[in-house]
Amino acid sequence: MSTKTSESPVRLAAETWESLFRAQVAVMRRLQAGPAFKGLAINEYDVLFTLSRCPSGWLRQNELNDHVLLSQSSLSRLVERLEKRGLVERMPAPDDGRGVLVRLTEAGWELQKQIGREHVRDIANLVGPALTAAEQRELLRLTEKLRAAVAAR
Amino acid sequence: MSTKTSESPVRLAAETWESLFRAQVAVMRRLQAGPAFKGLAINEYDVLFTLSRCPSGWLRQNELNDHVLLSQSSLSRLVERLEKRGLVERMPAPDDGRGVLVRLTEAGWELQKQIGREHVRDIANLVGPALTAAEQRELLRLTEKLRAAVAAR
DNA sequence: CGTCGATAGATGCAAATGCATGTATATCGG
DNA sequence: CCGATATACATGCATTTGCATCTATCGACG
Repeated sequence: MSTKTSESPVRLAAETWESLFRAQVAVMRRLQAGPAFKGLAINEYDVLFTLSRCPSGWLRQNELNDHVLLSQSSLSRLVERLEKRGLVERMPAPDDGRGVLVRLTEAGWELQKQIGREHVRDIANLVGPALTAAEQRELLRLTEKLRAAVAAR
Repeated sequence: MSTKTSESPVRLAAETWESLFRAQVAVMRRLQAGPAFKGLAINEYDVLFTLSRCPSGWLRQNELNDHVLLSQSSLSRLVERLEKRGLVERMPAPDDGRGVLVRLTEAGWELQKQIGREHVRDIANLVGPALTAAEQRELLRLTEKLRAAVAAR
């Protein structure tokens, strides 16, 4: 908790990451426990969510892979499972014979919206009381900056 | 990126969490790819790290579970694996017949220190260039506050 | 064009994970 | 002290994951 003034840059970076990671674990633990994830794993919801945010609807499977913390093969099978459950559909990429495009089905949209609502409510109940609005905005800014810098190179 | 001024509290909280989560995924993806985690999964290192931070050396298995994003049964088997590899040792809790205490062996200490060094270097290379020292301190403060608030209730 | 290295995705297989449950101990109310 | 309920950890089993590898296509270059 104490903010030491004479910390080495390396140590500061490590402690910052450590703290970010622990916060993520703590929040995620609560979210997973909630009723929103009864029949859908967190990674599965994450895929539905990412697809729901995609403007064109279709998304390449390898681009999906950048958003989710899963190996390529695991994502391949996860999408396969979602397809079997009728939540997404796949089609060969028109401009690249190796690629596959994925998008939500109507059922997938419905489920994402339904779970999303509960999920957002749970998040608000966890994060809302923990930080002021100004602090949340600052946290949003800093994590976005970090993500952009890390993804860039 | 744009900081909308007229956001609902619920939406702000959701976007903050979303951003925090994505940043964590982006950083973790890079860290996992590094050579530091060749023979040790991230969760396994996490356990070694947590044990290395424990003042008394011994830590109850259920307390370990609070730090790691794993089910109780998975942690039980993870510790079992680490024990088989000679990195930790277990003993029955003296004050609670149900409990188990865990601590690092000498080999576990060595491995944690070795991997920890590489790990810290990787983190510094990722986070250091992304945020100023002041920003890192602020991010550290906010995530610590968030973690404490979430863990509290 | 034909070859070669790189990339996208799928698949076999062993390992890791979670859920449900089992066993043992602790704690609480009479 | 006794029974009921809760907690800590382990285990059986089905599912999920990752690594290594395979197939097919892409892109570059002679």
